[in-house]
Amino acid sequence: MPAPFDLESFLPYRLNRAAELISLSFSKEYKQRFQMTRPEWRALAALGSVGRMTATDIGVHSNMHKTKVSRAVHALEERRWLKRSENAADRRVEHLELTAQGQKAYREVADLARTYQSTLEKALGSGAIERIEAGLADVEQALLARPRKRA
Amino acid sequence: MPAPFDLESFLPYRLNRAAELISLSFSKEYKQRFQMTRPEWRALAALGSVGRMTATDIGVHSNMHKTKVSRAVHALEERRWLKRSENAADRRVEHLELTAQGQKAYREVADLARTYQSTLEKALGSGAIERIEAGLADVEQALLARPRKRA
DNA sequence: AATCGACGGTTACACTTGCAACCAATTCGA
DNA sequence: TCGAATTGGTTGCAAGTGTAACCGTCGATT
Repeated sequence: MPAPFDLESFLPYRLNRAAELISLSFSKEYKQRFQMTRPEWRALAALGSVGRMTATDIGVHSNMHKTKVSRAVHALEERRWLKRSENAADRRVEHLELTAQGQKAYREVADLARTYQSTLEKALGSGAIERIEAGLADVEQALLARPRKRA
Repeated sequence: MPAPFDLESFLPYRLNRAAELISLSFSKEYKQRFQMTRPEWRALAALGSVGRMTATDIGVHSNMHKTKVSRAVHALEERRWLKRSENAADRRVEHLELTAQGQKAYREVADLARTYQSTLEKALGSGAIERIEAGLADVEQALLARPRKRA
């Protein structure tokens, strides 16, 4: 007899449901205020917190598909929130970094994020978020270390 | 000076990244094997594990938008994996349940899921998944209890 | 019983997304 | 050293998605 299958305790399902919920909840905080899509916010956040990066770097860092990154970067560029600079050594890549306006926007959204998380932390109790994130790190590491379908 | 903002420890970001990663990884297991989309798999899983439900039930259970459910159900129906039955007492609702073929498919995919999760569990150590899921449950509860802007 | 609002479910439309094909620049290999 | 394979990045297209508007049914109020 096969072991019972309980969807409620199937990790991909649970992770997705929680991620969707929290993501939607937080996106409301910036969507109407900055007219920013989720990929845009992610790219902005990556650039703001890491500094100068290439498009590929952003994709790896935030696990976004490269076309998504490409479009988000394009949108941020049109807003004059980031500028590209050529790399003389390898002219395929373009280094990206935030303009002054972009950094200002980043600070504002980062502020929103800090507030959001600290409210959540208050509701969950201290250390709860760290524990979850430690667990997530383990999951990611396991998945990346043992890719089920190479490359 | 504002507190520093570290994207790496921002929960919505981390949750999304992990969810995307695991979801993609698992979907590879069934997508090409069953030509099934994610909403279809979710609806199938809900019906298979809970039993007879209405479309609305499925949406609540798996946190899917009703149009997504509608389309997934339609697709499953065309495959003859589920059948609808009228409710004489209320002709708006339609009870949905899996056909024999649908149950067979469900068993196969559930099997895949079990295997997937047990492999993961082995890599993570016993209890790790339960701990993460307990944390996720807390997060969901906090978000649903204190909706920042939600009907 | 006629009306109004709510509800289950579907659909039209516009927007977003991923895949694959592509371009240009670089590296590899015989 | 020249061509093939690889890489960073963009784009055309088809498929997926959410919003809003809709249809038919139900329940309550009158």
